[in-house]
Amino acid sequence: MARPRSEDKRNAILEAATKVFAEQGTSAPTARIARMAGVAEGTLFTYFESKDVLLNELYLTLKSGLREQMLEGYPHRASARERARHAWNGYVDWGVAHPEGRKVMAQLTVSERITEDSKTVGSAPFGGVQEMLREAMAKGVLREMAPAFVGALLSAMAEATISFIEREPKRAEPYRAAGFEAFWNAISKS
Amino acid sequence: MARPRSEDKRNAILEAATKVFAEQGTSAPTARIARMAGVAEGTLFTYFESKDVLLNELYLTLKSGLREQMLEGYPHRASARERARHAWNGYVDWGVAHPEGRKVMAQLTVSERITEDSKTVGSAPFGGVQEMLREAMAKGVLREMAPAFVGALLSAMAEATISFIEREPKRAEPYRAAGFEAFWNAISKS
Amino acid sequence: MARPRSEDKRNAILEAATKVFAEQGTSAPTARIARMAGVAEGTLFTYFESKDVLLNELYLTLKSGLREQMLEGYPHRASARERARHAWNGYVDWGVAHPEGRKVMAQLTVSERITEDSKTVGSAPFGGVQEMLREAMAKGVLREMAPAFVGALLSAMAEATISFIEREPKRAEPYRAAGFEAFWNAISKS
Amino acid sequence: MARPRSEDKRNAILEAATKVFAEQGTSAPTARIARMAGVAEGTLFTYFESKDVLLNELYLTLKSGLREQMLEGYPHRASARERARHAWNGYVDWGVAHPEGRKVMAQLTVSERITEDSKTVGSAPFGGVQEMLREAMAKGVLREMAPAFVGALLSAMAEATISFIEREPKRAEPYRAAGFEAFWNAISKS
DNA sequence: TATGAATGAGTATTCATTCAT
DNA sequence: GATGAATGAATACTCATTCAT
Repeated sequence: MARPRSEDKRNAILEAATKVFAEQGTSAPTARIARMAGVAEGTLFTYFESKDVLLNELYLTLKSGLREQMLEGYPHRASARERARHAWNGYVDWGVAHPEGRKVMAQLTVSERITEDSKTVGSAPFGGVQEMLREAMAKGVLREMAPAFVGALLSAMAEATISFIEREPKRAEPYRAAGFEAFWNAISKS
Repeated sequence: MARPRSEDKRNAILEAATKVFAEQGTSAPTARIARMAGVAEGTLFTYFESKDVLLNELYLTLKSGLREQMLEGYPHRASARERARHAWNGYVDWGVAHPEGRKVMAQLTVSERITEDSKTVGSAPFGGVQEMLREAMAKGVLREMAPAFVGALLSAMAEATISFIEREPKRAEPYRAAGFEAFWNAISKS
Repeated sequence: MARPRSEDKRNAILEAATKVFAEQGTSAPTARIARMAGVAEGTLFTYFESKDVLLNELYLTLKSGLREQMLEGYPHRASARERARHAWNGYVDWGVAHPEGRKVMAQLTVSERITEDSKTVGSAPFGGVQEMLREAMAKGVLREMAPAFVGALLSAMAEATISFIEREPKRAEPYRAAGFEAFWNAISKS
Repeated sequence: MARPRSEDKRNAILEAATKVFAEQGTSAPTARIARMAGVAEGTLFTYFESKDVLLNELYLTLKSGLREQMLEGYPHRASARERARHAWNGYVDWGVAHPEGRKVMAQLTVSERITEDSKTVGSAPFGGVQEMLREAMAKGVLREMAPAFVGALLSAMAEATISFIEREPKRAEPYRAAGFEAFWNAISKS
């Protein structure tokens, strides 16, 4: 009967946190996040029990946003190469479109405040990507390795690519394309 | 302020900082570092003007240690592939041998407290690596890209490889070897 | 604001407050009291304007409960000694039966948040006790003192007795009896 | 070689705490205590790890001061009655001389923040008091009870006496004397 | 130079109370 | 009236840095 909790407010806090953390690191005060989100200091804690909880939920939210973009329009029936390209482009495009989210995700990934649980959930295989990786690597030099390793290479190489695009936005397309070729060669050639 | 007396103390602080930051993140108190280094709280500040200075010098020290290992015994006259393998192995071996240093370097790399200057110095081309990269990429899919991009791929892929070795130390050699093949295919194949 | 609807709810809050304050002290949050009483946080404030009001009303309620038990079946026509014993037993029995109430009353008695008014009302003479004290002390060493002083001794000695009974419940009766003899000697002997 | 910790400062904090807690209860802010003690907010925590530690140490300090006064000039060879009178007077005089300390001690005695350990140490028998109580009660109505119970009666009755002296300081002596007679009768008469 | 006590700005979190539903 | 989300002042404690010894 009382005022219901607002999903909007929760999202506003998450977005504000992304901005603030991107600017000042995860040691930025919760008060600043609250102000930027347009809520009172105390309100932040009705949506997130503690700063650590906020950090973990933000991490999962960012990971989830990235996945969504990788899966959006995923061509399940195309060749492994085309599916790989789709996933690659999704990753790179997400990173380019969300520089703050990417920065924060990078910080959270190496933070001691993200629990093992969050990391596990955040890195779990998803959609058809796992399967695509398996197909792609089947005859390549990595054929003996775990798909997760190939997935890690995808992330690592995409990150490197994004950071170069950020420095030279005008060459975004060449970087994205060349990065993909490098990735594809890395995992599929023998 | 003149050069501080004891180079030993300076190193002790740097080592202590590595351990403490690896355990608790870079927000760990300087007092704890001082204690672990066996010096008084105030003494830390005669060796490093401020915590930020310590952070930056630690970053450069770590980067420098990594380079040393990549260059140690570098086969300047061998084939590009062999030189690449040497650099790759140097990176991976350093990471495996210095898990704390690697963890801290990862944190510092994404920290707002590391200055642009430090990042530039820390990522500058060195030894014969730049040249090796140029040769290796000459005919590959990355031929149009900057060598720095290829260097970034080396780091990124080596990091991914190290983190998998950390999870499965017994398969260190397969990971290191397969990782290198993937890297080599990524940059040299067309 | 008119009289709140439910006397039951008011009592539930008072009881919950007793439990919670006994466990955590009077600095326990009102939210916890509300939860234990089975009402919403805000509802508590329709029954008690503020936490201070709650504290004061609880104090008076507890005092009142104690009095009731001291007066229940009070033998107005018996000897002073018997009347004194009745009052004494009433006090001790109440304390033993209501350990939480006793604990909270002790805290409130020394709290700055209980007003002078409440203290006055809570310590006012009542029933035939005042008169009994007067008779009992008439020939004793305290004959020159105020009855209130004797009343204070009764409370003090009964409290001490109760706390020993709490530690050794099996010797409740000896403690209660010996305590009364000590009290009676204290006030009646010359 | 650095500035040594100052016993004076520690005492200043303890005294300030006594004043502030007497005025506002133990929920008074540590910042106010620090200010009143003339030290920085943080300094309080170099002398007392936490507010709870301060509370416990203050409790023990107050108890210890009370004991000192009870034992000062204690007539070990006098009659039990004279020794009892000395202890009684010591208690009452301490209470009258330290109204703030007494008030705070009363609050701490019923506080959940005082550990069992502190309570045990603070109530341990001391000097020749225990022995005196034993002698005095040997033939009285309490002969079967523990000396600790008699000690508790002494405290309880002395407290009641002090509080009446506080209301009527001019009748301090009569109250003190009559209170003692009452106490003596309570424990020694059969 | 080395030490560690002193400083006080900074911060996560709590909580009585208000008020939209 | 009942609910519980919203508020923001209040507060214990931390910590980089300074400075007396």
